[in-house]
Amino acid sequence: MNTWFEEMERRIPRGEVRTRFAPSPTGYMHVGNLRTALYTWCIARHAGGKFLLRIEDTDQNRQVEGAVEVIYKTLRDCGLDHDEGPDVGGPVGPYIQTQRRDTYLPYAKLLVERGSAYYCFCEKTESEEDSGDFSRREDPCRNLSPEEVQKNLEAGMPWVIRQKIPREGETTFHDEIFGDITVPNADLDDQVLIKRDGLPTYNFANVIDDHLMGITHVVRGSEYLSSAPKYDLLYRALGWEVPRYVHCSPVMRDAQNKMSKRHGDPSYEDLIAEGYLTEAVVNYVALLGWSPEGEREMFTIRELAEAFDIRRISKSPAIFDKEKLTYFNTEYIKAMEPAAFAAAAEPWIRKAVKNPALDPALIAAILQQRTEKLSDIPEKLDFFDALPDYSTELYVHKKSKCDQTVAKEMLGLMRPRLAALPDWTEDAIRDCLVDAAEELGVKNAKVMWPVRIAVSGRAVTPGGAVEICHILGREETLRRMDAGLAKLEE
RNA sequence: GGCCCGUUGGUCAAGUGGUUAAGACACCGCCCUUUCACGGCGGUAACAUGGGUUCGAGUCCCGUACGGGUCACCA
Repeated sequence: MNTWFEEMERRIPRGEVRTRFAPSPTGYMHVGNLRTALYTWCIARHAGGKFLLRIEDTDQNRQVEGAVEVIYKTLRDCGLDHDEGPDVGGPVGPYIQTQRRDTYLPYAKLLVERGSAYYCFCEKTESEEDSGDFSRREDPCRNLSPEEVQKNLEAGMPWVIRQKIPREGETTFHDEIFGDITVPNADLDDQVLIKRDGLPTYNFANVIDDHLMGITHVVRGSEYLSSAPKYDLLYRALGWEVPRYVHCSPVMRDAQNKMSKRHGDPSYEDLIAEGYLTEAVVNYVALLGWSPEGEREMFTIRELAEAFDIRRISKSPAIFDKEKLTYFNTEYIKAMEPAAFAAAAEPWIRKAVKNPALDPALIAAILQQRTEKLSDIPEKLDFFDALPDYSTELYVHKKSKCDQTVAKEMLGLMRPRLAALPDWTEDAIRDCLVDAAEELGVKNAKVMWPVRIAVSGRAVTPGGAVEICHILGREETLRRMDAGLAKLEE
């Protein structure tokens, strides 16, 4: 009889797992969002289903330009590819809610006809609504006769459509993580479905779109848990199957507060700018609130999808621990192909090392096994361009049995040997110094320590004496050793 | 405040009535070593609390405390 509704139903894909990430375009992706997107993607991929992207932009007052691009970019970078969305299309589009504005009202009207919603002509009185114990059940519009409604409508009175929650009884819904939850209907308010501007509220658009897009698993933050019974009532009133709910507890900055931009907590982009690797962030975030079977912690995104199991999502909030993220990052850096690391590290190396004669690939090689995050790189390299001023106290090292006197002797002995090397390769330099130590009957450290100090002027360096000499080149190495000797003469 | 949810070491967490209560990060110690790092080995450290149920409770039930969420014409 009503072909429009029937046509909408016909378009819905069935028989496959379909999930969606449905962010509102706020301009950045915080860690909790990223995790939700990841879990949502994993559920779809694990089941061989579809993952869609839908933009929830029904709040006209909060449009942020460029926000959608941030979402696309983040999802793309993280490997969370979507099968349907605003940019790639799909059978149940459009995928931006403001472009679907005409699809919501018919359903709201249907609910009005069925007695599950009503037109409300009350003036917006926020003070009233803010005052604690207002009761939607007392809304005079709840029981307006169809004739009165019609009259108001014709008189051009502004209106909204509210959900008509039963006064009596209780509603039970099921969540995959929290189980069955029952609430008295009296505790539920007659939430607005269609706003005065004609656009749907999140709460309504979500239900309509999830159904119309064939979403089987609704994954979202646990802040929606208390609205879930109202969604159930809506699905039932519309005669629709209720999807599976997966409400995830938040990612916290500490025991009291969620991660938030206001508190200065890092977004995904901030973390990348700080020198964290995407793979490390994704891997770490996956484990915040979900745990795999077994003890493995390192997962590629594909492996996460394969291992993912909704039943292993945690109920309680998880605190974001940067230290552990850093650990993951360190592991990922160590596991990178050297060439890939060199490419990723080069911009950071160049922040500290401007001298074109110094090969960033060689520097990258000594950094890879000792870098926690890329942003740590520049400060480790501050001695390459210019030898810093340093105290001869640095030559004192008990374990290497070294002090200023020893240093002076060693530098004096090594300088001509290094100067005489036919080839300036790492192996040649190492052999030269190690052989010298053997000839002198001293431990390697006694030779290496003063050389490293002389060429770097630093107590702590990435790489040892050999690598640093090699990178600096013979001329600069000898110059710095001479400078060290001169310093020790004083 | 009402309603809903949660609570295992500092952090992430395994655990689904019987375990010496895993593992990881961090921390500490030792070893190795060409400094630092890396690596290896080891260690400190937890079931919020009070009642039940049970032969037996981290696991089940009730209360308490603490924490979170929600109560918008925001999502």
